[in-house]
Amino acid sequence: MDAFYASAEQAAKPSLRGKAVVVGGLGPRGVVATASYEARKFGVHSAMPMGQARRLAPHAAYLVPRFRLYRAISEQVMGLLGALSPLVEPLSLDEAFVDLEAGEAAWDADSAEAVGRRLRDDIRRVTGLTGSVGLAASKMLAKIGSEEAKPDGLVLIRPGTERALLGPRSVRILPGVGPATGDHLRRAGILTVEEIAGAGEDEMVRLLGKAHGSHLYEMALARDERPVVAERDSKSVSVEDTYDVDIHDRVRVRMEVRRLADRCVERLRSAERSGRTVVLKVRRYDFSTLTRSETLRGPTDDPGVVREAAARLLESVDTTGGVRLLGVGVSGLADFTQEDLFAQFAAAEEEAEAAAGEPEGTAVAPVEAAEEAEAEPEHVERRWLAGHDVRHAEFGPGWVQGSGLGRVTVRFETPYDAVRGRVRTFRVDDPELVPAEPLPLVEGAEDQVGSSSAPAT
DNA sequence: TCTGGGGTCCTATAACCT
DNA sequence: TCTGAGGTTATAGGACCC
Repeated sequence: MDAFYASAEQAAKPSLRGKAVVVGGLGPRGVVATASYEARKFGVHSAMPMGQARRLAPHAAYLVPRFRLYRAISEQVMGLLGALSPLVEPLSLDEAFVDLEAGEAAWDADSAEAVGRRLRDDIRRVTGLTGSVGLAASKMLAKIGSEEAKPDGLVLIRPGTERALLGPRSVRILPGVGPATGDHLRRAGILTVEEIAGAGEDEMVRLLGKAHGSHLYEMALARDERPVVAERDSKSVSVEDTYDVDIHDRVRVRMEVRRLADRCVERLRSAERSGRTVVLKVRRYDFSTLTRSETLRGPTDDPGVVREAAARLLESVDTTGGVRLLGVGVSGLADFTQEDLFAQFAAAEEEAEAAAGEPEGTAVAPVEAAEEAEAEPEHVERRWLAGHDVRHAEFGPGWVQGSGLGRVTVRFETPYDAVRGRVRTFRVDDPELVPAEPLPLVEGAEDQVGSSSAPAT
């Protein structure tokens, strides 16, 4: 999908169509997730700090991501892909490999091209958004093709033309070559793909190590036999938060780690997995990042066990100077939640301890603490996040354009409006105004997706 | 207003086992 | 019992991707 998050927002909000839109974190430490093509003209791009983006494009619309909406669109698109082949390998919400041969949807370049064109039409019809298609004999080349095709295009790389196409290009177009590897190669005088091929495998291995070196050499020769793999199980689950200001207070750090552990376990459980290795991540004030991990005797999905492991790991980390990010993850995932004797032991111990009276220092019992963490500070203003959908009793559906100083500004429009809607401002605690679910981008789109599992015509 | 959040894979080293 | 080779695991860090 092209500039996926930004395009989805433009489709949902007629007043933003044709305008610079930037989706990302809006806090003081936010970064750009996606910039619309209009915003890219100002030099805004993914991973750029928001502050910099605002300086480059002060008049752009700045929105927080709405993953529920993007997930819904993603499911529609993946549904279309699934109709082409059983072998669909999603890379992210907005990208996937499809093995067209395995689905007998195509057998040569020309039939593949026809499928690609039809797919692009279907995506536009069902989601209202544009997607780009790269067609080639391998995953690497299909990926490169789709990058070339953006926005709103289709690129077919015919068998036999691969080397000629790759040769003169920068090493950076090869997947797996980022800034670090790119620099490394540049210092060795290697700038283009054909220079990698010319250097030879031994030299690449010497420069980059065994796995990376020979892999890259193969890629440079346009050799890539990796199969399209459907449904890969995830191997880890993690949550992390970057704080608007560094945390110095050790007690607060401990509290945050515990909350993160709980959130991590929630995610673990909803995925019906358990894990054996608990990982703590700390990014310090100076952006130096360190991780500490501990492997348990068996997999667990017990919040108490993960919390305690994370707390133990924290004790081995020096946080003087402050931390900007904390994270808790679990890896070594097992498919099922086995009877966890270790967890039961810990729980029993915790209970015994509570019965024996408070150990000094650790103030609150777990349950109370959890509630305290969840509870809203009593007089909190409802948070109206820029870009989120709302509904007003009188004016109907709209979205938050901005809020501050006790006011919230709403633009009343829906994806189906041809013209931009009106703007009105309310008090943040206006009872008439409530948060709402995103509307589908295309009216009745859900039905269309459900019924088009055999791609029409 | 410097630098998110969720992942994957690879490497190096140490410890431990056979 | 000593020594060495080689494998497996645990741990930490880093590059990369969207």
